Amino acid sequence: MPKTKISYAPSVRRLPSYLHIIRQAQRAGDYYISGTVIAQELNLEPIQVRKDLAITGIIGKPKKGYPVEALVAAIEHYLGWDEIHEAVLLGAGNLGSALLGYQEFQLHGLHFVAAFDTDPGKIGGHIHGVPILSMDTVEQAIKSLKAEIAVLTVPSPQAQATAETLVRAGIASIWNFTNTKLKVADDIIVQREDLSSGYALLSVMMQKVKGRLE
Amino acid sequence: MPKTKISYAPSVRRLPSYLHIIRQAQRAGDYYISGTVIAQELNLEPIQVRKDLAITGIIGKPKKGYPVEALVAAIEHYLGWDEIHEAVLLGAGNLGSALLGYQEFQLHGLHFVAAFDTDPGKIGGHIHGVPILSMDTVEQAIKSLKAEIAVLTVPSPQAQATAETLVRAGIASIWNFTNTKLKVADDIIVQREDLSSGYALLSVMMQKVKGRLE
DNA sequence: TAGATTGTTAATCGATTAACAATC
DNA sequence: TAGATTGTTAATCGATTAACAATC
Repeated sequence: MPKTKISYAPSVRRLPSYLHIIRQAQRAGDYYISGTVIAQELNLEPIQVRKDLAITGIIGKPKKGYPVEALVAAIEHYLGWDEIHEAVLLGAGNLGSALLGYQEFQLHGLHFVAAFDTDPGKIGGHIHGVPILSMDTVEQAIKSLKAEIAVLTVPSPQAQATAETLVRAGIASIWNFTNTKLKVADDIIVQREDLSSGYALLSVMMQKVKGRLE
Repeated sequence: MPKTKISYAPSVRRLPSYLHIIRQAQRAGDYYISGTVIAQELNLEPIQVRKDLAITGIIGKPKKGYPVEALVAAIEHYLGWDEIHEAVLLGAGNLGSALLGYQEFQLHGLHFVAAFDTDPGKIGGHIHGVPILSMDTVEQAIKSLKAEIAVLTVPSPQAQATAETLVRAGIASIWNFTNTKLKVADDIIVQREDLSSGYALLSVMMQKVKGRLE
């Protein structure tokens, strides 16, 4: 089981933005949208948009563009966003709560069936409609809920131990929002989200403008 | 004023992870850390770590590695994280509150001087020690606070209008957490954080494992 | 000393961009 | 029809990886 490497990762990362724009066109009643328009909207090169859209298999019509309906369906299918994915969330703090309530994820098939926390004040209640269970019951609960994805928003020191519990419970994919590099078996899919890396980019841009950096 | 393009962007994105590891070594009392060790810790190739660290200007010692103290300082300086950056946050909802309380940012020189919201129940209070002001006072407040960075966590429909206010108020950099592509002048630095793009990557990895995709 | 690790130079790989014929 | 936009093939660009001499 080699670590899953994605081809066209940069293209895949751009697909959600395309989807967003194309859905807007759909709501506006358009039947076709051109790569040129999408590019303009996102400050990208038209050729890049065309190349990216090619991976979905949809073919456009010269002069008109891509069929909106089919394109939305194709992107969603390519990403697997046309199916429901059961998920649990670990650590219902501020970030965790924000993710539980993030409307867009529901649109993308991500369905939270439960969240876990250690705070007795939260356990037994709901956040954004999702029941909060005790962290002690994680392993059993995940097994019976048959959740596929775990969103990890616990404090960093607990990240590794929690991940190990998740793996024992049969979780296949972990979306890791902690700044801990998880050490798990090769066949577990892990996507790490690092807020600091975006801030690093912003910081360097600021340095450049200030002339402190070339 | 051309849009700021970063050279070595992928390397810059990795620097915060390096910094995290190196700081751990520092706390453990180590004077040197090798690229090999950092690579191991992060599942990267040693050569990649060496190349990345080269941009900070620090030179290592064969056999020992890089001087921890100097390396931490060099990375922080390169990123401008050795200076305080005054920031405001727009939209103190769940995500906004999470960012206000994100400890690590303080370590990186990001200092929230105020947050703005439309909720009368929040205005006048504090979240994670940061005063919440009325959204109506944004322009004046930012001018007098002399904030440099704005973190944008308002609902998407308000994103563009809010950004325009921020620009009028003299904000130089916007860290945009909405899924709206902001249309602002070229000399405004914008870093967009798109949660969906990470989820797209996770989704495609899952598809691959399921054999639904090659 | 022997060997781990560095920095440099070159090779490979993959992503972006360019050019352009095809076509609705 | 004329021209905007597509898909394809080739060129460029930049990032990653390999090879290896230098060295502590």
